[in-house]
Amino acid sequence: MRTLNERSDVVPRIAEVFRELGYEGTSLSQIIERTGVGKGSLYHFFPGGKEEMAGAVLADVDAWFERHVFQPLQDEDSDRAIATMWDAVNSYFCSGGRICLVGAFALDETRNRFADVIAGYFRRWIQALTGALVRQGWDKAAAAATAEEIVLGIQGALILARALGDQAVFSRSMQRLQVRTRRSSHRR
Amino acid sequence: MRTLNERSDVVPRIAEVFRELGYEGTSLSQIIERTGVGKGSLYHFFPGGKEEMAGAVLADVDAWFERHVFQPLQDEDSDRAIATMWDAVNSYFCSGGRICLVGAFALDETRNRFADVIAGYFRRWIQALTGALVRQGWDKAAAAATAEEIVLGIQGALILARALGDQAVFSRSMQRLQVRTRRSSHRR
DNA sequence: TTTAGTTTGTACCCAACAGTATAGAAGAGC
DNA sequence: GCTCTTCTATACTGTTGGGTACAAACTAAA
Repeated sequence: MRTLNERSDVVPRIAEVFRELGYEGTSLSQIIERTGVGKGSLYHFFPGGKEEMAGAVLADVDAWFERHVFQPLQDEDSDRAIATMWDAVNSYFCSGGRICLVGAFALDETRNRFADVIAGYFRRWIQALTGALVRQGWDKAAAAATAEEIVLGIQGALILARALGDQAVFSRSMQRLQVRTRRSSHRR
Repeated sequence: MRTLNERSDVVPRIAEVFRELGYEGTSLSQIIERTGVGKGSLYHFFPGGKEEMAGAVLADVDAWFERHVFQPLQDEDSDRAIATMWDAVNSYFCSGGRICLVGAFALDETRNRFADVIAGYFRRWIQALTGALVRQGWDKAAAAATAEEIVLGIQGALILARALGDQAVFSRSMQRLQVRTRRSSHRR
């Protein structure tokens, strides 16, 4: 039986704290309180302190998307790939009840600490989605533009749903965006 | 000649600090340093401290949009109204170089402090834009859906532009969104 | 020029902050 | 059971956080 913590199962718990409070709004004491992991363990796993914790969290999120969204987008059959993405997005963001950590970090001064990871995450997403659309028969420019609009639309929907305190806004937006990735949408 | 400060000309300077650093990331010392206003003056104008400062900043932003975007949207001739909105949005957000304070506040725990103002800002914007589209001949449901997509698209574009460190993303997105508010777009 | 009201600088408060040191507990391999 | 490594709790440090107190400086109106 495993009673002690491992770094890998602490990361997602810390992620949730950063997601709710933001990088600057998250204090060590909050992390300790909400995760139940003591300060000793925390600094054992992350000698670099808060910044290293946030870095690990970002890397974890990035890896999750790489595995469940970006890779499928470039490997699977294009129809299936895009369907997988929409499923993943809907469940990951809990139908709008959860925000995008990477997007949140992009907005304030925190961006400068993690500029590369943040930019990489979005670039990769857009690139992978563009590829899937091209394989579906879209011309390259239209695919790139649409991919950008989809990714940006998801971020906007998360903001708006949270701002209005209404998850339905997110669901509605996902449906409208989803329609635009249908096989037929590139000829209109 | 005026050498002393007035509350009204201090607010926009504080706004810029909150915009760059976020609510939690902004410390009193940062405000003092970046605005050049001393702690004495600050607490004289805002006895409620940091929270009152942020409240004043939000009210100021809201008032600006009310005057330059929302009112025009519901008063002016619909074509003109929408054109005014796009001009205002482009210049206000400095072509993507500046983020939306209200959107940023919506993402973390800060939302809970200012939930009403934040929700009100977006509700009002969507409502005013919906009205203008209806006056342009759109049917009500389509107008509401499009207004939501436009507002959310602007927020998403701000996130993405900042995440990628590329203002061109914002300009591109604004052009694509703008096309959708053209008089002809509601019949496709 | 006095006076009343507004604005400002400075010194101070305590709580919370990130981070350190270290001793001890728990688990794995032998 | 012994030992080496990994993990954890606790007490402690210096710094910065938001906020207060108040006296001095400034301005406008009489």
